Amino acid sequence: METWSVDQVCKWLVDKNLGELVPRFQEEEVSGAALLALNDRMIQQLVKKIGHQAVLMDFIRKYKQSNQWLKLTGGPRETSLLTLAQAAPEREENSSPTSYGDQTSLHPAENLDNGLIDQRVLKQRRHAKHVLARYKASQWTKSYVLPEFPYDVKCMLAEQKCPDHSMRIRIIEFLQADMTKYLEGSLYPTTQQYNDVVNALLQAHPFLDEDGCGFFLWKRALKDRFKYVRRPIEDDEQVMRNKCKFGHRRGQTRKSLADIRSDEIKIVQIKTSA
DNA sequence: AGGTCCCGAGTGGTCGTTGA
DNA sequence: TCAACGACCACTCGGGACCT
Repeated sequence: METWSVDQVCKWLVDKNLGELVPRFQEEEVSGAALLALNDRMIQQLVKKIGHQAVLMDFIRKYKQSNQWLKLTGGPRETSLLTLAQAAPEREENSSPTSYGDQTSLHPAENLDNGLIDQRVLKQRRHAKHVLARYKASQWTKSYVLPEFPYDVKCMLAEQKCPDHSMRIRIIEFLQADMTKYLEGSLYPTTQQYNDVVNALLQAHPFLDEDGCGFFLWKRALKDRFKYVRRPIEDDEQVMRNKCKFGHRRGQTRKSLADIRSDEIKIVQIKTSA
């Protein structure tokens, strides 16, 4: 990637479903080396949509991680292990009883007659997944620091002035964007992650905890911000699953919702049987 | 073991605030 | 004035604790 031309970077963007960014990257002449040298601030300037920022940052981070991993371990064996581990969570997420049916087509290696090999592959995959999970967790807990706030926010924080409405929004916006980088494309931080971020903010700037309930207010604001980001999203499986699960209209009871869903199921059954 | 209650996490809806 | 966004409310769902 370091040696890529601007055109190669643009082709890569298209491959990653980020084709929308191509004109901007061409305009700014972002080569492979430049891409790897982008910092968070530059990406925020270059890419308008937070969703695209998050995806791009994630790709770059993953590339750097795998390169670092390669250097640390000195060989492709561990890299393939990493790839294996990265594939494993996806499989597990999709491992509903129905999805087991097409496993063979996706993972022919598991269908080997040799049970020993099968067991070794599974064991290796479990181990790799465990290593990656620990690595990801340590990434969050060890490396999380508050983002570099813009100048006016930094001034306000330095002066320990109580933030007004717009300043609060800017702080929350930066925290949300910063958290997104650690979420592997997900828009659902864990409670622990919300807590870590708000704790970091209040520890660095205790005056933000005005009347002792600042922690809950900032946490709720952060959650609402993520909710606001998720609201328009319609092409994310996780978001759509939760909308399906919790989504409702005021006045609708559980029963009426259940009726609607059973009607939908009936319609699907009629369609499939036809 | 099964029922009930509570709590936290998620949603949509509505209203208020802000800034262009 | 109006769109964007935050704050808050009411609601559902799932899981754990507790009780019978």
